Amino acid sequence: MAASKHVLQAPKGMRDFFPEDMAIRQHLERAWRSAAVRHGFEEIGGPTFEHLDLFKIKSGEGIVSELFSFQRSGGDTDYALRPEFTPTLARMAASKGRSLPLPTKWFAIPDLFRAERPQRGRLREHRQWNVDLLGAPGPDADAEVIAVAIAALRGLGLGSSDVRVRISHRGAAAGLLSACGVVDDRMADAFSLVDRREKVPPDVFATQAAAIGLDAQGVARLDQIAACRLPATTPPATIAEQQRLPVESVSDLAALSLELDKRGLLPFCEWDLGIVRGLAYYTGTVWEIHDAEGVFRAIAGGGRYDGLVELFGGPSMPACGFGMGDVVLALLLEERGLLDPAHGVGTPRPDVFIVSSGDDKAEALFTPLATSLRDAGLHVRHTFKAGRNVGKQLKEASGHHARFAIILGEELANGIIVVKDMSSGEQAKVPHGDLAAWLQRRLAGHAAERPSCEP
RNA sequence: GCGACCGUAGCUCAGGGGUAGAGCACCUGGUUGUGGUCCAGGAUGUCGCGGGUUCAAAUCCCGUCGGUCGCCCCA
Repeated sequence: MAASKHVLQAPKGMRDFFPEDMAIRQHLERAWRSAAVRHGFEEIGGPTFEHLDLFKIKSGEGIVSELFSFQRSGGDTDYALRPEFTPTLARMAASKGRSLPLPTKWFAIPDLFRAERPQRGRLREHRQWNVDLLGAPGPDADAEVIAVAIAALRGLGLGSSDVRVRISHRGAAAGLLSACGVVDDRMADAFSLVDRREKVPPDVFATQAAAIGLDAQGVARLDQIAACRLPATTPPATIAEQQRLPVESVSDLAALSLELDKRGLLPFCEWDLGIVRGLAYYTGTVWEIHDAEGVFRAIAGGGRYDGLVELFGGPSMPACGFGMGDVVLALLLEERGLLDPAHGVGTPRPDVFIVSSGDDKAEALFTPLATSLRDAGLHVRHTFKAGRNVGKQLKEASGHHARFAIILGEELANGIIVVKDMSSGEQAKVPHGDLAAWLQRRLAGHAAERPSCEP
């Protein structure tokens, strides 16, 4: 069968990763993994696809149309590529039952799939960093997962002027909606409406608000309060007082505020009761991380979901965590100029590029030398072209950004190898037997600027 | 699922019924033992794919596959 052209393109919304793309992805994953491990989280993994029904437990039948689901040829079991990691995590936690030590701190970096129309910041396959803290009910746990997220972003060069954690709380939001006139049994609809507030034209918003018991005055008040974002340095009690909300509705936020302050995170945070993120699922704190200007989609989203593990058949336990995707994050880093070699992003630079003058002695030594230097732990490259023009080989070395070129030429007769520092142009004559040690000594000086993933 | 715009050389794009173009990148030479700069020369296309209109289609029309950006949704 001849290959038709469209089959030779990546499927819609899927990405190819060339070396420079992998360098970016590894840069993100390095920062994620480092932040998680420093905060005491352990990495887990799970299957790329699960039983289709697993994904219905948390999200209902409506999720199915947004999944890539399938049956094995000839089989009748429904599977689906995972659209999120949380069900797998909850299944894993539930399967340990009461033997799971609490608290348990887990993270994962899965690729996730969803059958949606791709658009800016949303693709059909992406990597998402998931961090979950199981078994800890207090605000210190909420603060800790926020701290992990911020630590990773800081590791990528983003500061408090670049990103903002917008924090809300189910209790505070419910108090707010009650004060605006929403009755308790329409609360879920009200959350849904608030979540769409910025995307719905004002007149449509007013019409829908009326349907859940909000009069014009209530809508106006809701709109004003929900649009109001305050620095996290504002005490939640003050907000409750100003907005005439019950003080107990913000008690969790007040406790969280203290924990954030201990960690120096208040400059990164703000209170934003307009964040609801499907509050039917979250049970307490809810937050999203956005770029400070709010021009991109959310970089991360998380919160507290104490009913999760029980929902998946495990013991009841408190839980909080978040997910952070690679797509929006990379867009922001690119826009901020944080994806260049100065920030540790790039394909690995060769330590040495071996250049042969082409004479017999050089050709005989060429491959054994490359092998011994590689065995010594060096990143070694050389030309594969037939021509042994020294100038062309140096050009190739330069194109690969090699740190040193070693030139095998007539000096070999005296056991001498010429080593050229490609950035300074300086050349040294090094005895053949000393070469590996000499290079390692000189390369140690470059260690600080070498990506940390390299040995 | 709905809508808008886009698809031409490896890359970024110009050309909008009449011979397929530019810049960058690439290759060769100047320079068979010294790179990034420079100079000269060279190669490169089913104009995404399929169909239609026309004497003639990269160009106009329909469909399709991709891409981008909005909606829906965002677990």
